[in-house]
Amino acid sequence: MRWSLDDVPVYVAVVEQGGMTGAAALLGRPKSSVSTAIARLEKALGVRLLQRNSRSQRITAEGETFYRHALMIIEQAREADAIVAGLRADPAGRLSVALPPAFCQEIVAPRLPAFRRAWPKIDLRILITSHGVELLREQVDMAVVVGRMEDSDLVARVLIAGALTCVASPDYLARNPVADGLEALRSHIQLCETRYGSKRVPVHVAGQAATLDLETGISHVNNPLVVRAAVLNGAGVAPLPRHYVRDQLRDGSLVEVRPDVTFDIEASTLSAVYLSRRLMSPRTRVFLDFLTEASR
Amino acid sequence: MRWSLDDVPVYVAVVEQGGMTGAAALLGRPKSSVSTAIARLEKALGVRLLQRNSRSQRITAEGETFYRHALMIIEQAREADAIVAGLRADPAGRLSVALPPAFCQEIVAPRLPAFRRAWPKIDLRILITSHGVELLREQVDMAVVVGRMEDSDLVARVLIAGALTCVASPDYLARNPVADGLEALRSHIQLCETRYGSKRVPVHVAGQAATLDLETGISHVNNPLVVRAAVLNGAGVAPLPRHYVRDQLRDGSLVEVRPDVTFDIEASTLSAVYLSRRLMSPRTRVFLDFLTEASR
DNA sequence: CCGCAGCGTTCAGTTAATTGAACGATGTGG
DNA sequence: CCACATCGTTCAATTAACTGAACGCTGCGG
Repeated sequence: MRWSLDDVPVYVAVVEQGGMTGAAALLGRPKSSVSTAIARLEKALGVRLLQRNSRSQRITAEGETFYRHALMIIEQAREADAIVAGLRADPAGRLSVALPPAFCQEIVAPRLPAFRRAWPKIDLRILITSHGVELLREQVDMAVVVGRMEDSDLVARVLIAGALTCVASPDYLARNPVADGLEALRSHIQLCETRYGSKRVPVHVAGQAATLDLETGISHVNNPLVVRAAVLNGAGVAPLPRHYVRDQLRDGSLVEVRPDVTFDIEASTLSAVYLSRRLMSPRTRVFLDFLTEASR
Repeated sequence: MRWSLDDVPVYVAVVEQGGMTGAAALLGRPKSSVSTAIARLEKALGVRLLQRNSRSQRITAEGETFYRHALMIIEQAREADAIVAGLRADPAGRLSVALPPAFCQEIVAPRLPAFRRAWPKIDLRILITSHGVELLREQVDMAVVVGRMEDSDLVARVLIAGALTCVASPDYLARNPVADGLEALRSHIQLCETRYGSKRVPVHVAGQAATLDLETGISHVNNPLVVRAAVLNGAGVAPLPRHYVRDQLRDGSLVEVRPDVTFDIEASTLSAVYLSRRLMSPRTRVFLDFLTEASR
């Protein structure tokens, strides 16, 4: 990357104003600076961005492509700026958020003291519910939901896009070895989270597509932590979102079973949903940032 | 935004190298430049990014936050750079892609001549299938799939996150006015795409959550364009992805019915899926870019 | 058909940023 | 416990970038 990032906003201004003079006026800098910046950018990229005469200006195909990416760079920069500006403003006030039970307990709760310490002036109100989106318009500023439901004027940001993995306790496995084959794996599954406990769950076994019946003869509960607790106590094998078993896999209280079986569904995706990206209060910003960091 | 984008890579280098001297060595610039850049960035942001003595260096909470966003800015810049570098390399060779039937016909096909003109040396092979992901590892370089299935080492990029909307032909509506209420709407729906034709489809009516039965007594077909053709010829009301009825809504051959009913499902999301973001050939890059532009 | 308004480029003077060496500070190994 | 190695900062000399006026070009209206 041999080009200067500072030339990117200049280029965007030129494209959007349809000319260097307009861009110069917008940026409040002499047009010669704009001209130099564009020339430098083109030289560094090795591509003609704008086909320009002294009177007409049209964007080239390469310029169009670069413009789209330039917009995304600037969008990211603006977001970074808004975040830091929010941090400086010392966020305060009431912030209501809706969180799903398992996410709140596992991911948010352990980090809540740190959040309180960082932003003591934020009066945080957590509402534990699995149907947070419905409360968005009236009662809460932000909701974390399972899945990626992206709706009209709502903005969704994926927090965790983790995959499912089959786990069991070591002593269960010692007593009940799991043989090869999908049917053998299936026979060890006693309990499953409701959300992905359907009749035909698409999976891949060593690259080969197949389906797994997680409905017939299996108990269901709508909380992955309950499933985890059961499996920890020897309730066979169960598919669980990887981010809810990370600690257990590390300390050895759970082990992965048949890692060659990968699930194609996105049952464990968690998104933060809020109303508008633009008019976001500093406190909502820092909380979204907190969630992003907590979900890493 | 009063800070310079060019200082962002410097900051990232300092964080990752754990010090200014290391960052200076990495960037191949004098350490005084690095020191100045960090000081300037901190001043412009109005925030302390790094708490540093002459021998120890620890990142502040604000610095951590800014670092995450800085990474994203640089990621975007790198992608832009790679794209342009790909364009310069004059992409050539065989490129196999898997596309779903409706997407190929409606979005890709009309723009195919433009793609051929832009990249005559790319030998494009399109495979029309609804199960493109399964072919990813062996037969195709990229697959467009309905939904957002994001799996392990696959990278998915959302092309269209359009919502569903209920449409009908104007003359059908003239002969059969649609009354208020969800049940009234329901009675006009004769045909529905298979994917979202389930028993309990979550919807919102003027902000109120409800469900709609799109299974009982409704015909189904796994191609939204067939549904559209039927509706154009007077087959009642049907929910369709907005991007497949955009032209018809504009020219008046279809009209929106009950726009106060919004669907919460993401049936019409289309993603491009490929294996690795890093080792992407120029031809795959330009095709992804082409898809992104075509989907706008 | 031509003059002019307005565009992007060029260039020399000016200003700001960059730089390498010197400096003070600090943790560590002997 | 202290000397040293190493780190980040500072500062003046250097260098590169920026700027504003002048220039040349072009398309449009008269």
